[in-house]
Amino acid sequence: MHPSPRSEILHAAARAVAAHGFHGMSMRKLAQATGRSTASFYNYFPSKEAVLFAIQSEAFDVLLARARSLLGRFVEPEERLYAFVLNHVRYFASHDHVMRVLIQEATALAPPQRGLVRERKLAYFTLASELVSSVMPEGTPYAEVEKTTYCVFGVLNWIYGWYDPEQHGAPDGLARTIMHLVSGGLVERRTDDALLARVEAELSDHAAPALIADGEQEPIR
Amino acid sequence: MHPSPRSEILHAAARAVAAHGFHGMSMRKLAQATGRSTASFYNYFPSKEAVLFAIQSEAFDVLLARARSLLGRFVEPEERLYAFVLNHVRYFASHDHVMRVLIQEATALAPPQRGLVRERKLAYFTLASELVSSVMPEGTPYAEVEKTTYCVFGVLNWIYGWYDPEQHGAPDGLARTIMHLVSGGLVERRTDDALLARVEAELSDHAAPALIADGEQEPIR
Amino acid sequence: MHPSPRSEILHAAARAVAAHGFHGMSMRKLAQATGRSTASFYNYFPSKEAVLFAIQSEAFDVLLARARSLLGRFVEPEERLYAFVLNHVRYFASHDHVMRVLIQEATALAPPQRGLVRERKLAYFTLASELVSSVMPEGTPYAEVEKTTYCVFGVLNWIYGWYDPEQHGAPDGLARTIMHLVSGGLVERRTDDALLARVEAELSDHAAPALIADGEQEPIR
Amino acid sequence: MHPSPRSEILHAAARAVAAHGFHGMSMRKLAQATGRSTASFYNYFPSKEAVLFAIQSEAFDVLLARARSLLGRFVEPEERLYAFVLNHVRYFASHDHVMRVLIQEATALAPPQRGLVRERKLAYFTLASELVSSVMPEGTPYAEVEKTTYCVFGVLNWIYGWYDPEQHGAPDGLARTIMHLVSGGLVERRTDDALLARVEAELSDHAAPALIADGEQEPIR
DNA sequence: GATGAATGAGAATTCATTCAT
DNA sequence: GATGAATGAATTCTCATTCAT
Repeated sequence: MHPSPRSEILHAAARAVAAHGFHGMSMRKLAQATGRSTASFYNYFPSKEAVLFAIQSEAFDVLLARARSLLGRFVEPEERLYAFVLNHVRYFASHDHVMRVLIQEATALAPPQRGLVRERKLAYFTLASELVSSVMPEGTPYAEVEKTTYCVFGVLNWIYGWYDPEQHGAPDGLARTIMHLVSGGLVERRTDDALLARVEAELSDHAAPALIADGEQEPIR
Repeated sequence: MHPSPRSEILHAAARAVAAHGFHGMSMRKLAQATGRSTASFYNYFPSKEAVLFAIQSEAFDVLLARARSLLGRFVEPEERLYAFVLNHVRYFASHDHVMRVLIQEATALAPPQRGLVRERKLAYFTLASELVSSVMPEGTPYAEVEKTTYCVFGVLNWIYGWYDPEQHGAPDGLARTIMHLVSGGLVERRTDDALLARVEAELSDHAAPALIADGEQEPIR
Repeated sequence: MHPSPRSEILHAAARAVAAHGFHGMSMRKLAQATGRSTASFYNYFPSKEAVLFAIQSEAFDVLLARARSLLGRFVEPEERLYAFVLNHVRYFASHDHVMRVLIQEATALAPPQRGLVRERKLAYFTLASELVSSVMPEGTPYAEVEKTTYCVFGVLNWIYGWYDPEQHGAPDGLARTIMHLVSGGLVERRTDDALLARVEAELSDHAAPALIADGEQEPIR
Repeated sequence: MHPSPRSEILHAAARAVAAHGFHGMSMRKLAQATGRSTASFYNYFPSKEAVLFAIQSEAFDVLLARARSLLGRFVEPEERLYAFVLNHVRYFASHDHVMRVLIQEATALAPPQRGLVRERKLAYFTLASELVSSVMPEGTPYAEVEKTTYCVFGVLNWIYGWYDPEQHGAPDGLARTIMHLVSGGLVERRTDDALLARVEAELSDHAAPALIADGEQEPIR
């Protein structure tokens, strides 16, 4: 009952791409990692890009299918939102290298296939934005819902950048922290716009900084 | 009053790395982009890694220095937190490719230099966590503050993944959306833990999904 | 019945290294010389250093194995010494470029592999020093034997610097000149020519050895 | 009382060539080793080849001039031969990297300059062959004298391959070992030690010669 | 005399891919 | 299906040399 070679390759590829990036992963190393000859590889995937495409599209398929199936069990908005968060967190907690590939290599695919991944991503985003909308104050304009959804995805996507179960506890605990922040914020009270305006005004003189310090640098050699 | 060649190179490199990743950027293309021969390049930076290091370390230096100088103007916790957010958003709104490099290529550097970048990153994180802590309910355990700070950075770091001023309005508006989410959450009321537990229990049968769908796939060719 | 590609490469490499030194030989030129593309090369040897190592270690292996097998046929010290000289001269007379590589590029290898070559060299030297010792006056201190052995190797190793069969006669004549110098010096009695002829006759069946052992080699990668 | 920059460069170059071969020495590293900029280098030598030529031709000039001056002091053949050996050994004992360059890079120069070095080498060889001839049995054919002289040079040239004063004693001791081998061989009477001591005493005033003639040189360009 | 900067050529090596077996 | 061998193109980086200052 081995996993299929195809699946085995996909897993190894995800790990390699996560570790070194799409360009940093080579077919050779991939072949070595799976104990196959480089040439054998092309019996399963016609090109390096095809491997990446398979990872990304199939991962989104799984993610979306699971989310949909889970949401069928809940009616109340906050429950549904949490179910979505929990699904996302659990998936990525156990497959963080896939997460990396999904996020970091979003632009590595060329147009024809890139579009197909984007479609899946959009479906997933749309689902999330509906859930976000349903818990926000009635009448919130869509533009605000959209931006807020992106922010929520920021929280969810950044997990791979820091989360370590040994250090930060089980995935469900992480999901709760996230849900707490997303639902009630840090203070359970939205910061007053007047305060925000005050700060902005105070900083109005602060021009956008130089991209990079452009002063004297010690010469090389 | 030209920018120094060194600075010009750094900017072009940041753009290239952002677009294709560190491994996807080649010294050749970089040289072409700055109108120099490949060999000339090595008069300014001794290696490709040195270019990446310069971008990352100098960007963090600028970011941290600015944040510190801004915070000197405010006393109230929420004001200070917003000043931090605003500084971050403004910097990256105008230099989104630098942001990408900072985030996506965090692991591309080898140990000696990687540590130096990590130090700077830690200083920046520590500053943020103090601000987060100061607006959270008194007595929140540090572990929770830490995780929450990471979540906040998720929101801040993901900006480059979606933010487009033309579509989503000026940076200051984005900063407000973020600050609203972070301070008051979506509903200005933390979701009840009982509800969370209910959902978790309901999903307890849902094993971690296969990394990638492992079914039959149409054969290639 | 072609020679193996591996062996063909090794021969061409020895010629190139002899002509231009290790640093002066380029993989490009080597590839051209063997009618292969540069990249194809790396199917046989993983690096330039590996090529040099193969030449040096395999040449010493052949040389040492032959010397040992020859010495088994003689008992008298002077005969044994001459057999050693003759073996050395014949080998290098027919493969002078290998000799050059052995001598001129002794320091081109990096520590791990360099040590392995040094071990072989030491075994060969030790064998020679025993023979030298056995013909020197009884009681000669080892320090003197050692230095004298080095001097004998000086004579033997320098052959490639000047010897041209067309101009200086057959290898066996060269071996005699060397043996005369070594045994009796410039001004004294030399080894009896009858003895020399005896040894030569005994070795007449020993064809010039393969430049480099051309047997089975462990495959790379 | 600094050495001239020219001479300093020549010394550093000899060391570098000895260590890494002519192709392995780069003008850059040479410049670094002498604390100059690469460009400054070309104020002293018009090309890399010119550096090598200067080392080789000047070294031979010094060697030959010294040998000639020494030989003027002796009449007896064996004394004269030993004086030649002693001069050679002393020179190279103190300047082993020059010796390496002379021997290992004999073919690195292109035809026009290579011939000039060869001329000097021939003069040196001819001198030696006369000395060798004068101690060999009357009537030895020139072909045999020539081959024997090459063998003697083998002994002399190989010194750099093994001689270490710490381990093998002072240069004069080495010269004796060589002279013993050359005169009486391994098994026969050697040159009387009293004779050797006489020559050494006679040359005691002859300090180790400058590595390379450090006089006025015609300016380049 | 000195030097920072420039550069075409070439170094070793790796790449994704193909193909005969 | 598997694979050893082949390869053109690209990789990072170094080379000797030049030249304006």
